[in-house]
Amino acid sequence: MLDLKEIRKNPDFFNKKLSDRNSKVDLKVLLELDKKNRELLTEKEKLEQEKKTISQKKDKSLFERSKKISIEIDEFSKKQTKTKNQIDTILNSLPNLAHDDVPVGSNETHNKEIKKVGEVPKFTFKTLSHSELGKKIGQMDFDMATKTSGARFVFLKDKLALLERAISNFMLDVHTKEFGYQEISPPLIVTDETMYGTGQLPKFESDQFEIKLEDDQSRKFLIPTAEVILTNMVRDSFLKKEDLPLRLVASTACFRKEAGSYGKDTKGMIRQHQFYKVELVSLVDPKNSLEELERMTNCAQEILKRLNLPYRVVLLCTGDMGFSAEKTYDLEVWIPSENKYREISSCSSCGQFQSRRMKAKFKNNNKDSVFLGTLNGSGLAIGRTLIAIMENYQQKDGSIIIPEVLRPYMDNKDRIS
RNA sequence: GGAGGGGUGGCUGAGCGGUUGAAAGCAUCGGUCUUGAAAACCGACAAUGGGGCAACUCAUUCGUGGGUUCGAAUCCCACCCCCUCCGCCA
Repeated sequence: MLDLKEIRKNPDFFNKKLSDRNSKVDLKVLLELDKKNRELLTEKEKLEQEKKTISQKKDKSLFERSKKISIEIDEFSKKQTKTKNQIDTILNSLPNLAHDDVPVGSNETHNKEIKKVGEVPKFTFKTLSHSELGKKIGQMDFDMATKTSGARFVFLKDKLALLERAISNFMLDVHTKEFGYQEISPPLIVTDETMYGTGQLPKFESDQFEIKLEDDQSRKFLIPTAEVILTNMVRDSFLKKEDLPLRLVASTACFRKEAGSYGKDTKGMIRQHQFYKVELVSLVDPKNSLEELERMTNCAQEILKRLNLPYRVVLLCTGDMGFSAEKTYDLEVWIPSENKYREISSCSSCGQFQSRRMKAKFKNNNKDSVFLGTLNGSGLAIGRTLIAIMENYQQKDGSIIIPEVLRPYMDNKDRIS
């Protein structure tokens, strides 16, 4: 959520920054509602003051007046609540502003490649896609998943199942032991408030899996990413300055409807309803947000480097960033079967956008309470890492060499076949 | 599933119809003392929103939402959450 006070002070600036983000909103409407809201508040408060005075005087002759005031207050209050709700609806629909060093552009063609790392492999034989490889070795089964669960699911078996687990453990070990992230094993089901806190609701409800629980009036959802629950751990709370930066990592399943992507990436396990991901979250003094973003991106890159996977770093433009982000780096890994780089991690700084929604603060040195800076990034997506390893490490006979760093996690074997 | 107890400020915890925004303690900050630190003592210390764009001032907030009352943290109703005992399942 953007800061209404700041919008009030500088509407032109916000108008420009929002249009950079493809957000067509007329802030005039918002500001008029804001003005109306404050007028109603003032009226209401005047009446409340009078009522308070009467009750303190305990003068019976004024009691009738007080009753009338209560009714008037009620009327103002209803109007004011309605106006406030309209304001919130608009405010909730506005994306975060992009940081100044984010390139302005309407779509992914305006993203800026920062660097390429590693050599794209040159094969001397006809390569297979991960799904072809998986079928060939009999350890990846989409048909079985279709039978049991429907489209966009997969079964992994034997060594591929172990590989998935190995990737997860390897990543967790690096992030916890070397980069100082605290490991968390969180719930995978969250309340609607939690989904609201990180911005999945109300705007992106159609991509979320909702769960029905008996006798429970609140709505519950499967997490689309661990970002949701890790970040919301600090919702409605005050952290101490010495708690920061708070760095968290979790390896979880993620669930997405992928509504609106029908016909996109339908073959293989690039885009599934359920996938696993190692997620990094940092909660920081907002002054350090961008610095932390660089650090986090480096942590994620380190995984790719150690797996010896060719990748590139892309700075997303204003039009391609997620709703809550102020600046985002995507890491894209080389996928031979598609002959292109595909997203395997997305690291974002959200500034104070999420913490303002979540009411997550800390006291700084001047003992002012300040909204936290929040960041999240994949470190990395496990399914796509598995794909990348299969395809980049494939051999002529269809076997797959296991990257050295993973072998300790795979019974010290050096290949899958 | 049965029976009880409770949710109050950053934390612990009093208050149970009227200057209570809320005692006390802890934590934090400032000061005295000290070569420095600790201890001791003195003082400050809620959040959010409105107006003044500063001193300041007004309103709201005691799990959430309703209700009773001139007036509610305090009484009533519903819901959420936590704890203890019994039963049940591991």
